[in-house]
Amino acid sequence: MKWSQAFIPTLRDDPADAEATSHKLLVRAGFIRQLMAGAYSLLPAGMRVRHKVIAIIREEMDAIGGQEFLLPAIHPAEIWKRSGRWDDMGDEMFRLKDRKGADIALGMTHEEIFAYTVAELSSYKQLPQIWYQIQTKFRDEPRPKAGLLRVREFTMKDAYSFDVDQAGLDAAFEAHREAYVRIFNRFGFEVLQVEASSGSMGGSGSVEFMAPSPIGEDIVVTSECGYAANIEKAASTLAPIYDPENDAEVEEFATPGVRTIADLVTFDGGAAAASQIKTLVFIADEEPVLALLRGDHDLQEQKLADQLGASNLRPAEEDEIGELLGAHPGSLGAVGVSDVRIVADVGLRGRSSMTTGANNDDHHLRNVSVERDISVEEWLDFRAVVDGDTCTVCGEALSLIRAIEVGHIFKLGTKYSEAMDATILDQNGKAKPVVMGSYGIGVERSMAVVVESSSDDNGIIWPAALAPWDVVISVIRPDDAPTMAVATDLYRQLMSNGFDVILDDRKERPGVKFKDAELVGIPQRITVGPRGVEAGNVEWVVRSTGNKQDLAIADVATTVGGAISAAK
RNA sequence: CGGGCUGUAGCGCAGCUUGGUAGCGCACCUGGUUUGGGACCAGGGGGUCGUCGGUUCAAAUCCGACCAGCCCGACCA
Repeated sequence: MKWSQAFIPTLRDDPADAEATSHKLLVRAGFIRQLMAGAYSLLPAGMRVRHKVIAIIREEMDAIGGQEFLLPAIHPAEIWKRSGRWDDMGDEMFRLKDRKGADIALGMTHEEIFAYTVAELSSYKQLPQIWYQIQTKFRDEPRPKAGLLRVREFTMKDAYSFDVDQAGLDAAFEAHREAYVRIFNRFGFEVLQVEASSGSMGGSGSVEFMAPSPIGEDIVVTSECGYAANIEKAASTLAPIYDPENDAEVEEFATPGVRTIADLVTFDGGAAAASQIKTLVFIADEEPVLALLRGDHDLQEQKLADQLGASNLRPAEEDEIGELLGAHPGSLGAVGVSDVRIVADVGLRGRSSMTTGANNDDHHLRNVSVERDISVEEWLDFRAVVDGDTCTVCGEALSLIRAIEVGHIFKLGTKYSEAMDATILDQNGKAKPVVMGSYGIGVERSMAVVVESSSDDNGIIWPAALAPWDVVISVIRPDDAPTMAVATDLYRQLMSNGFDVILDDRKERPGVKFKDAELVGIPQRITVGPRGVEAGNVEWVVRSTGNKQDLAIADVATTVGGAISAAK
């Protein structure tokens, strides 16, 4: 490619409002342009990187026996209704109607469609299978942000495994886990494997691949022993609290104006936060639930949803609460409540001398013994882990770090195969639902994470495996015939050796070419100018280190070519 | 969905308070001088000022509604 003919619109200024480093750099270096909130055009340089990302994914998926498909992005509503997710996905699913008025979904993932496809198999002899695609997904995110990191239309590699039994699924899951480690290694950034909530996917377990980053939107809990979990899933051990002996009767007392835990801490005759019961009202799949936890603890809503087995969980509205408990938030409690499902966090187990709302505005109850006075139906763990909590595995302090989710693998089980009637006959001639797993990688998000983790003040530093071009030949004075002849010759040599080369033959001053080459992040640069050509050499600069050296023109193809091959 | 902010040339912005018919830097075009780290001189092209409505002799500027984008929160595989 000749730079003079390429469309690489680099900018001198940062784009307005771009917060993430990767967003600024990808826009400035001419890789992407925003079309609307959460939708980006990939420009030619961006497409080149995307091709390389996809090629790596494809190699590793093929290496574990994957077969590539391409399924439609538009789906009939019917198929989503069969799994129940037409309703569960809510506003996150783009929906439209065709000319006949039929409901159509834009695919946000393909469990349903692959399960529908696999229903064509009929014998255990045809399993196991690993099927995948690299395809566009649509998700109507309430708040797209940070450039490519959170968008509404994006490319995903999604794979699905189909097995006769759980042991087969376990093997497929491990194969994908290992393939993902290889893929992210080749992308050149660090990932943590963490236990995760399966959310609306369902199934028996899932692992997320998380790239640590200060701009990440996920919080990962890690321990020295290697335990790592998304905060939506993470558990921790609580230091036990021994309340003094107190068999006093529950007593109601007036607390005018007290609305919050903090209010009651400072209220005369109140209680420390750890001796209060926080009473939260949720609607879990239409059913009201009281969720109790210690006053100084925070709720982890996803943990609550998972433990309740609820596919939709939302805080109750104030009028729903009034109808249920007869009081307003700030004075709520579970003492004496019997006709509502009550779940309590394990942090409240065995506690006495607690204070809680009286379900009577501006009144609270003291001397509450949780197990004596409240009809707790289930003890669950839905407290949010905080920095410094104790690891349940090794007992050391847990740390919380921010991270970006680049991959997520799920053991799905038979939820989708049952919904789509995807059964096979086993050795005994008995029909069994196929056991499924699903496995995703965000393509553009991975590109953004690479840039997020590898750049400097001058621009992007692409790893050799993903760079849009392996090497740029910057021609000083392209109007000088001997210089241009040497540059053109090197350009042809390197290309015929299989490298991606861009020849910067623009009629620009040298500084412009150097700045652009660094901004775009091309790993190797060869500078060809009249001065060097006269002496029989060129300058070779490595983007990542800044190391410069002169090379004899005759040695360029082998030396630079060797360096590129070694870096890949 | 709640809170905050922004919309003026391809990009980054000023002008709005105090209404009088639009400007700066970069980019772009032409000519010239330059050319090993974002050159200089001269000339030039490009904007229904987000949209609709209102006030006014007159609106980028004042008022209203709407649309879009960004940030914080809620939400989210």
